[in-house]
Amino acid sequence: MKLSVSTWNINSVRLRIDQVERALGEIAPDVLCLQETKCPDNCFPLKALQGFGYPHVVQVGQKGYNGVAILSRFPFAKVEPQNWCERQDARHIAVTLGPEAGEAAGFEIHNFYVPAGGDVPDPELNPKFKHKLQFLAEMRDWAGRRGKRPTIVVGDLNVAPLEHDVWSHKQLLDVVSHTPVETEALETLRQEGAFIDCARHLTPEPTKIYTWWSYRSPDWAAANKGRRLDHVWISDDLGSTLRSVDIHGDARGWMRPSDHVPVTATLEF
DNA sequence: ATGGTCGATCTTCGA
Repeated sequence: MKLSVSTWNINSVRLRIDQVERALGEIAPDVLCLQETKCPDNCFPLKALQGFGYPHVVQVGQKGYNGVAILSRFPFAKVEPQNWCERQDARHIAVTLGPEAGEAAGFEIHNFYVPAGGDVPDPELNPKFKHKLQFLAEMRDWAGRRGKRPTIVVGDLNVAPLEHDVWSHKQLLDVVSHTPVETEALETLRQEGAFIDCARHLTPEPTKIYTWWSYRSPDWAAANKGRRLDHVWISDDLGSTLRSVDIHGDARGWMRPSDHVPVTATLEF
């Protein structure tokens, strides 16, 4: 059987509900993980999402900021949102797939929205950057302690870890998302958690891969100054099952797009 | 060193 999992920072699920429908129709993943739903719980468009063919939907939200959701064709055996950095920030939700998922039953799927970290890459001067580093440190703890269940980690991790995950390694070394303290933290936690970076497993460097293009670039497609901020990782026990990774770059060209595009990994076992 | 553009919200903050 195959299992496909997509991740997408939607930057307001209410504003872009039609684009969620379109993406689900075109990609047809088994599971879609959304970040930045920007939606308080009592406004979450649950019925609309279920109507797109994904009856199993869980989310944590808050007013105006953050928010993560998981949509699935399969039921969940367990749902575990988790708080990080002693805040109730709606930056993580995890599910365990139920027996209806067949050979994927018992798989854990973790959906993260890592803090962006503000503009100044100095934790002493910028509390947002300090928060980001603390969040990554807590993820490292979590990765090192996690159980041995087959696990998929996805999300907007807000770090472009490798040289060719950004349009200019040199010019972005001092830019939040690509500073050495962040890239080393993300790579360390990934390795300690024994996770495979799916996109890079199939498309090694020096091929450039981007999943995000700033709104501030007037001609984003021609300039192509992107960064790879959105990731799909699988635990190493799933390594032999990875079949493909798709970066749905065309979604950046849709009307009133998110600044991030969907990323989909397909496993087969 | 700064601006550029978005989205949610309540005139500014976070990205």
